[in-house]
Amino acid sequence: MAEVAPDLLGCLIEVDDLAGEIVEVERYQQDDPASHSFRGVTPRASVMFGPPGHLYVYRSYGIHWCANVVCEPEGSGAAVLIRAVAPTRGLDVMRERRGTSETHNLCSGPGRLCQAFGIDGSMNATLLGQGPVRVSAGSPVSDIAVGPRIGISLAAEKPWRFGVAGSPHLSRPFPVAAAA
DNA sequence: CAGTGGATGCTCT
DNA sequence: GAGCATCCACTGT
Repeated sequence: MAEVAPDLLGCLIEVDDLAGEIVEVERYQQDDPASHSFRGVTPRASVMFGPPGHLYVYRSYGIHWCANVVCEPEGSGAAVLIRAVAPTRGLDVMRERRGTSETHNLCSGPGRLCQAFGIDGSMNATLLGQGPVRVSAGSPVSDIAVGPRIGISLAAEKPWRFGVAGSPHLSRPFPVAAAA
């Protein structure tokens, strides 16, 4: 099913003693020119073709880490990028790691949330619940915003970005295009 | 406040 | 050897 991406919204993500609620995700699939799995099974993207429930962590622009969750059957080459999280526990540790005293920008972006939660390449290909990273069902989200993805040049118009409408922890506000 | 460019390293051609 | 699913600092208004 292609609709598991918005299901991640509202889910609780925990890493060690830190916790937060997922408020923004993006979907990437195999026939998507912007996806790492577009060119087939490469060493880096092989995790995306593996069984669901695994983490795909990769380095972006040589500096930042970004975290995906494989949500679809093995071989599909699809994953969901976690773009923003509303931090709920361990804010002091997050602020220390991020080197800031702010609160609303701690996890408002894929690189930021990985830095705040301490997610790095050593957690790539780990199974959720078996490593330090855990994801569990949270409160259902009633108002889901949909829009184009961010930070890519190919197929950027695809409406595969999903977010909790109105959340102050989004990496960027959603366009006001009323999807419903 | 908005826009621009630099940092930095791994992956694939 | 070029290009990135990014972030931050600095610039000019």
